[in-house]
Amino acid sequence: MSEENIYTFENEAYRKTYWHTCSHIMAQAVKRLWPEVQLAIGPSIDLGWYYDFDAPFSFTNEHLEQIEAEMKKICKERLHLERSEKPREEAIAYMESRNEPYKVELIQDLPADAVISFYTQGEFTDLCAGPHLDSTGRVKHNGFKLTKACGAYWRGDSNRKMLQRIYGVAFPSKDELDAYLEQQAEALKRDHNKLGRELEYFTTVDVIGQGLPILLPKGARVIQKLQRWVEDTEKKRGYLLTKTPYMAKRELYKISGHWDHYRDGMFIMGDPDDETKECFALRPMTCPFQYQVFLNRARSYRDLPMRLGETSTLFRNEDSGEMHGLIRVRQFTISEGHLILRPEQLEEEFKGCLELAKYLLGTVGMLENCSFRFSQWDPNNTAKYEGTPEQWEIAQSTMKTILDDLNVNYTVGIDEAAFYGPKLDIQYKNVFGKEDTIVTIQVDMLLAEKFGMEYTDTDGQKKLPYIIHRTSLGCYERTLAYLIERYAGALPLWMCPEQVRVLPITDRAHDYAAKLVEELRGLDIEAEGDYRSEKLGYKIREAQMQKIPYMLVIGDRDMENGTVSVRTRTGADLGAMTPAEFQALCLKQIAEKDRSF
RNA sequence: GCUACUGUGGCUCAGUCGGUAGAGCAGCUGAUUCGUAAUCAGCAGGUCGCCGGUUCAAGUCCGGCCAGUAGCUCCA
Repeated sequence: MSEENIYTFENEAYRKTYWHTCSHIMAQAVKRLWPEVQLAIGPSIDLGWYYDFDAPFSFTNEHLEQIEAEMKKICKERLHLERSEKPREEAIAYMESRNEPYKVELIQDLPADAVISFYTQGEFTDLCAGPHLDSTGRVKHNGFKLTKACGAYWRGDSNRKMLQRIYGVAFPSKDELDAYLEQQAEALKRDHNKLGRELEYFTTVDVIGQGLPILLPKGARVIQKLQRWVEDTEKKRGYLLTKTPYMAKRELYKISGHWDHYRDGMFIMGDPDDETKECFALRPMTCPFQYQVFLNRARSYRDLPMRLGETSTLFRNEDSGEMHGLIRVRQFTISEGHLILRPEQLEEEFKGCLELAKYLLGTVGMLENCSFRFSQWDPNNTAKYEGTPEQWEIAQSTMKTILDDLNVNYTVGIDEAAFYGPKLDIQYKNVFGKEDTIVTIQVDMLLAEKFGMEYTDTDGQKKLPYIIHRTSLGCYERTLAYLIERYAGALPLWMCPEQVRVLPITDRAHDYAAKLVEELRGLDIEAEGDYRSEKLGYKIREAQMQKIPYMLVIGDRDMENGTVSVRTRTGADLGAMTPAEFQALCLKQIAEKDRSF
């Protein structure tokens, strides 16, 4: 990077420094307004910053406005930021004297010989490693905005006190801030939780319960199309389809380890602690069910790799605060699968899983916004995991080799692994910027042994297979949610529940329109006719708002000429063409899974 | 589960210091047959999320529960 553009927002280090200084300005403003508020931490984040406070009252929007006003003053005061250092004990005493217990705790957790630095701006001093801008005057007083206040646990630990977090964003100019806020407002219009309900893809009902969405006919149809496509695609790649039960006795989950590691997450029927009676649980995953397919008879190396696929409905008793639209629910259906392998087949099969996921995500148009996370265990938190450190070391190093060989550009997520093995998680962000896993590919070297799954190898020896747990298009509800957001409700033609709407202008055109609808349906093109005695503009407006890809306007002219007048949901008028021409156009786009429609 | 906010007919919202609900769109009926984003008229539709409390009186105040939203924690 050249000398002259170091101090710009294009430079991530500068950007983060700028936001970090903003967090100090915000903390200073809060302390000026309410000296009794205690400070926790205030880092910069991917976009902006936050600061956590312990306040005896709740921050409201009015408070945020007050804080913003005070921050503007601090910017205009052009306070110099001065770095200083203190020895550990002195630093602790200093923060104790200022009644900042959270800061004291932070310092106490630092190594005894750590250099403890502080930054001072005017009357405000904060514990901070830096770096910072040299003056509060560098922050544009009209270029920032406090975006929200919410709760956040001290040190991210749900057993500790919940503090209040205030988030902010800042840009080098008001114009850029306004542009960002405008863009955010636009993004929220795509929110699947709003659009998906408006467009009647899904709904929820109080009496059914949280996290249990009703897929309305449109949503159900889209998911059906996706499922058929995924199942057919997997079939071509050598997957064997299974259908396994939605529930099992507690003993199954004891073998798999879910009873120990996942019991709170399951819906249990019966008294789980009464060993004298049967107790069932709805399945939170498919693994131990699908393993029974392998266990059905003695297996040899000739059976491997065995690729099992299932469109699998799962039930997870998520905490009440976790549910979100179609993205986080208590009952969902995933494109589940398990590959049972000889160890030497691991890399090839892992590659196949990744390629399949990339193909599917690419086809629906989501791949370009995905990121990859190599989810590993936490060696300092082994209680959460099955297996020995040696086993984890082997699984993770093998997986790392595979990922590197495949040139996967990933980040590492510590303590994100499954309890039985490391994962490659394909992540996707919703309109709020919140990231969730859409597809996961997991390496499991542990569970085969627990289930007594073995195969006879070429040398006649019984051996334990490796298992890959994977999804191909992930959870259909979640995928639908992301698709609605990705396309702002205007899904690609091939997956649309209604692809064509025929709009007769007058009653005279009804029969002709009905015939066109029949012909289209005969070609597996999903068409509906709008025969109401409304004006054309009214029918178009409605079809437009429902994001129907094609509208066929049918009037006297078309009947005379034997044509259809084609209009798209983008507002384009494709003019008149013969029904055959339109059908060919439509079929081509459907067959190609054309994403421009 | 935690913090904060929200909950009025299918949807979007109004409802003033507590005095027992109002609009637009959608729906239904009728008229209209009109070529590229809203034709006109009429009708119908709500135990104000649920339960309890305060009060002469509660959509308006208080409590509990349910549901929705953002974030935290957890997670596909």
